[in-house]
Amino acid sequence: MGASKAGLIPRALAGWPVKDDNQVMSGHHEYRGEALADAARGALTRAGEQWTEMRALIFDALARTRGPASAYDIADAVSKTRGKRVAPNSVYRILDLFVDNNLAKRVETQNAYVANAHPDCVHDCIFLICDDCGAITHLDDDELANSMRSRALDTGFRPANPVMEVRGTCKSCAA
Amino acid sequence: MGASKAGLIPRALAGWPVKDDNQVMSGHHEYRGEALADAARGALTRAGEQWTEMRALIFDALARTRGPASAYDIADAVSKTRGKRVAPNSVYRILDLFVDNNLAKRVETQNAYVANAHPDCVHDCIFLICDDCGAITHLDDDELANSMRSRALDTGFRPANPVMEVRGTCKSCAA
DNA sequence: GATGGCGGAGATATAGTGTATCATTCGCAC
DNA sequence: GTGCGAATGATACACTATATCTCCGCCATC
Repeated sequence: MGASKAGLIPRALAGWPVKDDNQVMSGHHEYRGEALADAARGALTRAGEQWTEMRALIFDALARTRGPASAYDIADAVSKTRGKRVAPNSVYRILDLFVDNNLAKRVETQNAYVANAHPDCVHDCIFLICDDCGAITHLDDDELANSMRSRALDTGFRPANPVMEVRGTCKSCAA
Repeated sequence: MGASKAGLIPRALAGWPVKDDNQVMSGHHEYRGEALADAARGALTRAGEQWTEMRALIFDALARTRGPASAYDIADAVSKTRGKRVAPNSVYRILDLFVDNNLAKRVETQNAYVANAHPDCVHDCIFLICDDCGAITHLDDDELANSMRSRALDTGFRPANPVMEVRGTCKSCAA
């Protein structure tokens, strides 16, 4: 869909910190709760974008949600918390902005989004998605990601945005 | 629809399937054209499923398409070739059957499907998807796939279906 | 040949996801 | 104040996916 279809502008080509050999950088810190919102605001403003009331509300809704949230889920949640309807397209606009600026990640196999726990640094992330309970685990494995990029480069393909998502059963559901 | 909706280059210009020189698979064979349909029919019937007229038409439409085809693309194509409308839900039913039996693969980031060039053997496959022209290259790299499965297992997650898709720019579009 | 079960396909409706377009509001520079 | 641009609102629409019920053809059985 959407972000991936018309929003086809490869992120790495849109100015993400990707090294010359097309391998992303590493080293990072994870945030939670209020600190996460602060980190997100900082990252967005440093990118020259505004941190508006609406954006704060949407980021908050995203960060509160355990597991992935669809744009429509977020629209409903924010509509409720502020007492006035938010149209889904407004949510999409802001989610796209978040994804472009590394504040959020899109989960392709779920048509959904998750907040990025470390907006400061860029990784090709791996999602482990439980088909039973819907829980999502977010891994960063630069070695694996770089293997995938290398593999693509070997064929002459210039990788921009690797998607690595594993459907299966999480630890607690498998027990 | 995937590529067509985004106003990308028509699929006819995209090179699919692409057999890459560095693709090393033991004991598997890729099929094309009539032989591919035969292989698909064989695989499906061996699984105890019927190879009906409708299924043959849909597989043919899928195999003819260069690049990914959405269920609606296929519904249109088959409707045209047989002169009678095929409802999308019928197409979905059959595509699901194909995916379950390894005759086709779903491209998650495109909401689309591609025929599997070697229905006889199962791999976790990797798609390289060109954001410019829509072309899809299908790699099988068991080593990489197994690394990803191992990485998931390390965390206690039981992997079932790894999705590995790389968005970027293909060799000819990058040139 | 009639009957009944079963799988495949058709028809229709609806839910869920994503985009396009234009209007409105608001803050800010001039 | 005026004008401009960014952000959001409102609306409509397109695309993707599923649910449900019906109908048809096949075939085993009687």
